[in-house]
Amino acid sequence: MSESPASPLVSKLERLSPLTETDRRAVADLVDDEIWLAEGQNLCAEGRAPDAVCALLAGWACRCKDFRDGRRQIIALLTPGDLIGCDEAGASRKADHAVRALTRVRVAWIPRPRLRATLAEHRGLASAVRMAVAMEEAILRAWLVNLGQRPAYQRMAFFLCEMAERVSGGTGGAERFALPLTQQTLACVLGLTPVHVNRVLQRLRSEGLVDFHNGMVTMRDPVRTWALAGFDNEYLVA
Amino acid sequence: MSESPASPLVSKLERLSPLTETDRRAVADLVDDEIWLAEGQNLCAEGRAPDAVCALLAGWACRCKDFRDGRRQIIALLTPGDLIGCDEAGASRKADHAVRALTRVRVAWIPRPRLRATLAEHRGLASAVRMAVAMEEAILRAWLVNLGQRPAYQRMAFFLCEMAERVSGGTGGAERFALPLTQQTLACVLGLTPVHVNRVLQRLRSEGLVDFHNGMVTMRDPVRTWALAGFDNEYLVA
DNA sequence: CGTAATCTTGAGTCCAATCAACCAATGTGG
DNA sequence: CCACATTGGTTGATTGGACTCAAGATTACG
Repeated sequence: MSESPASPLVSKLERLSPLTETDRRAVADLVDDEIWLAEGQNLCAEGRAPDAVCALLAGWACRCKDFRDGRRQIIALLTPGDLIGCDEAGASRKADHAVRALTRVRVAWIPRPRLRATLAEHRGLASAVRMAVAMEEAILRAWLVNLGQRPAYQRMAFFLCEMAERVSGGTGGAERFALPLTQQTLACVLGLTPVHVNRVLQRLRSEGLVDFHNGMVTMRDPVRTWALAGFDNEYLVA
Repeated sequence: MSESPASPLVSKLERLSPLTETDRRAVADLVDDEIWLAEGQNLCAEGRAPDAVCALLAGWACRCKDFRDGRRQIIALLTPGDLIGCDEAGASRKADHAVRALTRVRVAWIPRPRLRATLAEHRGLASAVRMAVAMEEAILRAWLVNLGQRPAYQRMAFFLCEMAERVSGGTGGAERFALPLTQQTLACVLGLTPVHVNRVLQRLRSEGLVDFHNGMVTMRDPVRTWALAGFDNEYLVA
C-alpha cells in the first residue's frame, strides 16, 4: 500500500512492458512472505525442485554451479526486481544449480499457484514476465559468447559494460555504480583466476577505461570501453 | 495419419511430457509449410524479429553469433524435433543471434497465432513445450560452465558426452552416432581454434576414450570419459 | 589489537593461440 | 581425363596469455 519506495519488482517489469494500475496492484498482492537472508545463504539449493517462486527485493544474488573441488562458475547475476524460478517448467525439474545471496538480501516468496492465477488474469503482467525471462536468456547467451570468444581483458570490459547498462535500467548506462562483488567472485563470473582478475582490473584502470574499487565501478571512458569490448547493448533493451 | 515415420517433433515432445492422441494430432495440424534449406542458410537472421515459429524436422542447425572479423560462437546445436522461437517474447525482441543450417535441413513453419491457440487448448502439449524450453536453457547453462571451467581436453569430452546423451534421446547414451560437424564448427562450439580441436580429438582417440572421425562419434569408454569430463546427465532428463 | 579476508606483486610454467606448411579428398572446367 | 582450386584435416615451431605458487601488503572486523 505504501507507494513511497516503488517495489523494485514493479519498476523492473514496467521497464519491459507497460503495466496498468491494476497490474501494479496485482504484483503487490503476489507476495506471501518477505524475509532477509544473510550473504552466502541459498535461496534455492541445487538438486531440489523449487516449490515456490521468489522475487529479489534488495541485495544481489547469483546462479551458481559448484564443483566438489571448490571451483565454481557463476551463471547469472541477479539484482533487485529479478524473479527466480518463474518459468513454470522449473517446478518439475531438479535445479542444476544453486541460487545464492552475494550480499544480505531481501526476498519475497510467491506461491506458484498464485503467480499462475495472477498471470492468467493480467495479460500485461504476463507479457512483462515473459520479457524478463527472455532477457535473462539473452544475457546468458551474451555471457557464453563472452567466455568463448574474448580474452580476459576484453571479457572483463564487456562484463562491466553490461553491468553499467543493467543497473542504470535503460537510462543510458550508469557512469558510476555499486557492484558489490569481490575480485574472487568476479573470477567465478568470468572463468578466470582471482590473480588474473586483479591484473586485468589494474590494466583497465591504468588505461583510463574503467575503475573498479571497493565494490564501486566508475566508467571513465565508456566509448573506448565499448569499442574495446565490442559491446552492443541491443540485447538488453526490451 | 501415416504413423510410419513418427514426426520428430512429436517424439521429442513426448519424451518430455506424456501426450494424448489428441495432442499428437494437434501437433500435426500446427504446420503451415515445410521446406528444405541448404547448408549455410539462415532459418532466422540476426537483428530480425522472427514473425513465425519453426520446427526442425531433419538435419542439424545452430544458434550462432557472428563477429565482423569472421570469428563466431555457436550458442546452441539444434537437432530434429527442436522448436525455434517458440517462446512468445521472441516475437517482440530483435534476435541477438542467427539460426543457421549446419547441414541440409527440413523446416516446418508454424504461424505464431496458431501455436498459441493450440497450446492454450492442449495443456499437455503446452507443458511439453515448456519442458523443451527449460531443457534448452539448462543446456545453455551447462555450456557456459563448460567454457568457463574446463580446459580444452575435458571441454571436448564433456561436449561429446552431452551429444551422445542427446541423440540417444534418453535411451542411455549412444555409443556410436552421427555428429555432422567439421572440426572448424566444433571449434566455434567450444571456443577453441580448429588446430587445437584437432589435437584434442587425436588425444581423446589415442587415449581410447572417444573417436570422432568423418562426422561419426564412437564412445569407446563412456565411463572413463564421463569421469574425465565430470559429466552428469541430470540436466538432460525431464 | 590480532586474526582473517581480500588485494597485490613477482617469478616460473603450461596450455592454447598463432603462423606456416603440407596432405588428402573432392569437385570443376577445359 | 587431367590441371587446378577448394575445403578440411594434419603437423611442427614459436609465441603469449593465463594459471600456479608463494609471499607480502591492506583492509575489514571482532
